[in-house]
Amino acid sequence: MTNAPALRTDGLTPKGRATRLRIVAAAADLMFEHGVARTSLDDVKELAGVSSSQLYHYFEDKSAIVSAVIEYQTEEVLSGQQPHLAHLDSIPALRAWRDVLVGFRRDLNCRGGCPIGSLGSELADTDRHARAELAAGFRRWETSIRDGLRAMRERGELAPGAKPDDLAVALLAAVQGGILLSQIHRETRPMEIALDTVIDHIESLTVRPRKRPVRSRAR
Amino acid sequence: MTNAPALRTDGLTPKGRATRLRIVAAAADLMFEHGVARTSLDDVKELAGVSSSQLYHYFEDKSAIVSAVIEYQTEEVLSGQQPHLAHLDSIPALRAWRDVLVGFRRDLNCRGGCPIGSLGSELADTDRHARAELAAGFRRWETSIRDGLRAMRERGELAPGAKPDDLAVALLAAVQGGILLSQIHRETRPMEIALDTVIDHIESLTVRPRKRPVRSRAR
DNA sequence: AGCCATCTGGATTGTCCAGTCCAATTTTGT
DNA sequence: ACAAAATTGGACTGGACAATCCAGATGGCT
Repeated sequence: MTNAPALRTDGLTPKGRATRLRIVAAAADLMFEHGVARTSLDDVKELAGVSSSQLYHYFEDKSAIVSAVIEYQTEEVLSGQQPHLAHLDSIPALRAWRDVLVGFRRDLNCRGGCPIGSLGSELADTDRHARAELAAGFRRWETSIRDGLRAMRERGELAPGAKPDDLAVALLAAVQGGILLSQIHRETRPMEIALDTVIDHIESLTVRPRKRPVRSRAR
Repeated sequence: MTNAPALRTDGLTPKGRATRLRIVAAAADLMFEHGVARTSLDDVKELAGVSSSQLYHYFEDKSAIVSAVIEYQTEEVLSGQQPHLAHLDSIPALRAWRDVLVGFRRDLNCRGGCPIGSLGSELADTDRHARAELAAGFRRWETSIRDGLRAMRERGELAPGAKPDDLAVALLAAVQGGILLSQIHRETRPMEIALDTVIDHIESLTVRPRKRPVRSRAR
């Protein structure tokens, strides 16, 4: 009865851990491609190469698998954007990050949404637990972006009136909205435009190099 | 065998038309709330107060109902934003439109996504026909926004370098991304920020007789 | 080796659900 | 009024699906 939440691999043997991971990865793939509701556990079993008893040995029920998938995809998304995400503290860095995200879309031929965004769209209103986990994931994402912008602000590269926290939210919204439009139109353009527009805006809040007030405060 | 696509009411008697509309409206409500995959036709039958034979008299199968729902929701979304949507040709008009959209979110307590955006997220990769219809709907939405911005541009209120078409896409992406974040966090703030940021950007591209662009008003 | 927890296989159950069918009722056109 | 067409009621079917159960295999540990 080892039903720890999500990716916890508490008292599992290496083999058990591998099986569990195979289940989660298979479920994540299928749910990414077809959505949660359209992913049957039979499909998961087949792709993961396991039988019913394994599924229910490692997970309480389908919603526990969904929970694990959310955690898995959150890590996947955040780690996939490294090292860019940890240093979004300049316009060039933001543009490079943009290129990475657009590249992901292109590689997928604009199919599928955001691995966690589409889960949010599907689950936010039907599964309170899932919603909370996704909200936490998005907070982490937002925080990374925000920290970069705050660093710019503290270095005096952003105008005093600029609000790094709000700009971070706007960037994240541009990512999500851009992905959705790209998914529906099957073109990367909308996503490029959405991101470029917000980054352009941030650039317009940038103070010119010659006027940089150098402060040598710690942190 | 009167299975015209979507809202067509070809050779139907008034009673038949009413029944058909009741089905579509019920399906739209349920699919908005629970998603397409989680909406059973039994639920639709119950809410619409009809029996199996009616469903299959007016619609070929579930996907035909989905198709009708897409058309229905597209009209619902676009008409719900009138008259604002037809005249987004000034900063105050954009801000008023923003307030309307945020108001919708607030009225729904941040539950549910965009009536057509969430359909897109769920169906874009699984139903080619649905994807095409949704893409067309979004094009109409985008076109309305774009026309307003183009009018500003032609009146010389936007800087020569500003691209109204791109700004329209960015606004739409902000709406969609903002709604998603608001849905996940159950707060209207993300949506407000996303829209305000893009509108601020447009305002910064505004040419005024004398004044420099001013920062956004209080939220 | 040999014990015990961990892990695995697969048949099974009960429910839900899309779609079918046919007969009954109402509406329309003349 | 009366036939034809449109509309409606509800039982039924076959399949898919989440979840259960128990027997059997594996592997770590002393």
